[in-house]
Amino acid sequence: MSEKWLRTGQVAEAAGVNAQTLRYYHRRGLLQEPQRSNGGHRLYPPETVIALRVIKVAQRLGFTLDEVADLIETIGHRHGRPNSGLQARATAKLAEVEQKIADLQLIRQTLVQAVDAGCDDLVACAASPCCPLPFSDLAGGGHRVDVG
Amino acid sequence: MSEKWLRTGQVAEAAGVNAQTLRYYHRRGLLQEPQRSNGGHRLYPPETVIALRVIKVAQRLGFTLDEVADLIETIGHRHGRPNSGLQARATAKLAEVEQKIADLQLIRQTLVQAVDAGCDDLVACAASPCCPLPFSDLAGGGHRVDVG
DNA sequence: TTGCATCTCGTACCTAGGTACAGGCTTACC
DNA sequence: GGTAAGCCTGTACCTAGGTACGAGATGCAA
Repeated sequence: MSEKWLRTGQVAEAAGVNAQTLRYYHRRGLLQEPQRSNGGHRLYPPETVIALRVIKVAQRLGFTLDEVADLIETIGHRHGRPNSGLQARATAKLAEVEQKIADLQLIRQTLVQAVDAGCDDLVACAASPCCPLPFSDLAGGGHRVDVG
Repeated sequence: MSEKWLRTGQVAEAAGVNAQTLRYYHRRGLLQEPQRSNGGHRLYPPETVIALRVIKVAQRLGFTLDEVADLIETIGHRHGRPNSGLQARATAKLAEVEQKIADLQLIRQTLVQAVDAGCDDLVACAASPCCPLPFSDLAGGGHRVDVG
């Protein structure tokens, strides 16, 4: 590997992240602290850009930063050897994603029904037995789903 | 309406929310401040329980508290008259939910591919041209989806 | 050597939707 | 009237993933 060191801003730009985010990732244990110049400025090896891409891809797949940190640590420990645990974790994440999709599809259904039924006054709907909105199954601890 | 006043704890329990949440909703403009006893304790009309159910249903449908507050204000202004805007907002929310489902389905696809391809080392994958993980389309501002 | 861009650190702030705590007052019941 | 439960306020804290700011040091080119 050619030792062409990069400064914080260069790494950030190359990876498409904010420079502050790099420090944040160091704090979170997602990136190792790199070498420093004599004056204390960080000097990154070019591989750091790859590391950031890996993090971003994992996030896109629905992993939290804690999960990504954990994954990276495991990879660090067994680099080059099989079974980093990625398979198992991806499978578990897949189940989570599928659950989330199912939740959203239920919400979608309900919205469609509300639109089809012409619901226009939530207070009246809450009192009406024929409104499709799920006012009645609230008491029994409905779980929330974030939609964005 | 029969004036059987309820105290904070009674409303909270009847609606299945934390008592602190009531205060929070007051602050957020989701609930009007009710009457007070001489000693300063809040005295709610029974309708407040319905109002809370309405809020919770709207949340379940994917509306943020800001959106719910807005919806409630509109309803307050045009109560009993048609066109509260709920139809339009539900339709817009439906589009959001559908977008979210589509995003998650893409993520699901990618996870399935990663599992099928036996991906086990993210760093190696990032360097490989045949890995299904989307390392290459990162530069162009990928949007994040929360999976939870 | 000057001057400006970049970087350092610590700390605070942001969204969203709440929850918790402390110290003191009120209400309800016996 | 005593006592315990409930409620009041203000303020701080929580998760998750960052972003912003200020003061001061460094790096680099002319």
